[in-house]
Amino acid sequence: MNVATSPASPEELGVLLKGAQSVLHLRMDECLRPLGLSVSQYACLHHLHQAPGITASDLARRAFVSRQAMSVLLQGLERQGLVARAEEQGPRRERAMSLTPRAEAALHDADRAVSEVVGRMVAPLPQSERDTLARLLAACRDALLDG
Amino acid sequence: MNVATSPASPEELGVLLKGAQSVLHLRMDECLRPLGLSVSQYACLHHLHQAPGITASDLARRAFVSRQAMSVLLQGLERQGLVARAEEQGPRRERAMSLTPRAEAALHDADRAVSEVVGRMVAPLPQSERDTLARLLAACRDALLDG
DNA sequence: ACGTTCATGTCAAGAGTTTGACACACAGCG
DNA sequence: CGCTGTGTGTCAAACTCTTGACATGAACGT
Repeated sequence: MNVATSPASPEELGVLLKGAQSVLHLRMDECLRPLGLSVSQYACLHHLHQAPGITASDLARRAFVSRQAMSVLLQGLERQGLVARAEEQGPRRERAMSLTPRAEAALHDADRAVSEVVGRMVAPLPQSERDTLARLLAACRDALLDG
Repeated sequence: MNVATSPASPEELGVLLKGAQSVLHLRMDECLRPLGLSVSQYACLHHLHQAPGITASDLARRAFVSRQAMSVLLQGLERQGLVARAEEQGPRRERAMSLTPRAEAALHDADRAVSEVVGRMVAPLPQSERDTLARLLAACRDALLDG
């Protein structure tokens, strides 16, 4: 069965994408849980680090979750003393979120752990193909972003 | 900040993977909902079509969800008359699942809709790069599967 | 033959997420 | 100025998925 696997059929591409993302999510959870972080929490801190002072709604959009889910996520991180919300609210009732110094340190450790996992994932691939993979994924994402 | 974006940093690759998969999931949901199917239900039917007579547990592994989640998913599909479970149980208390003719027809329509979405996703990419993407994703998945 | 081990299927409880709804705040336009 | 539209933040309910646990059935080793 499966006489011709070479030509990637459209549906299989989606299955491959979900498969790779699911396994990565699994392995990330395994290495982040000992650090006291869930994958969602790590993603939240990561996006907040690379775009400081962002709002909760914008953060939710970048993480592809609803505002409500990001809100409860941020409440948990705030209880842990990892994020802080500005007291005064900005132009559109928005309140800027920021990472605490403790979060920067925790994120540093988490980034190392995640890098190790991703490094294991792309271990069999040469650097040129890793760059190709990143370029192709970005192209796929952007092709469906405004639709 | 971010002086050199060309070399894909490990964490960004994970973000790209999740981003592409999330947007694809979103667009698939938009085109499958009118057909009365959720993305999870479609994935279940898809895996069941390409491996008929499979068990619920194996189906759960292929879809990267727990047995329990797949169980409730199958109960819903059974209520809709899309899947049927064998009455007699096999070697290890297992009961083979199968698609009904009505499901085959529904899956045909769903596959067309999904193919259209995936086609839109890979539209800017030549065929050679689509094959490359499939190969790289499979390599990443397999590299983390047994860890 | 017997006990151990493993895998399936299922129940119950918990966590995480989505959907729908509302109040509030600013921008744009009559 | 007032009205509409858009965006943010938040509450509540519904849904989905996960985790933990248990009973059943078959394979394996002794």
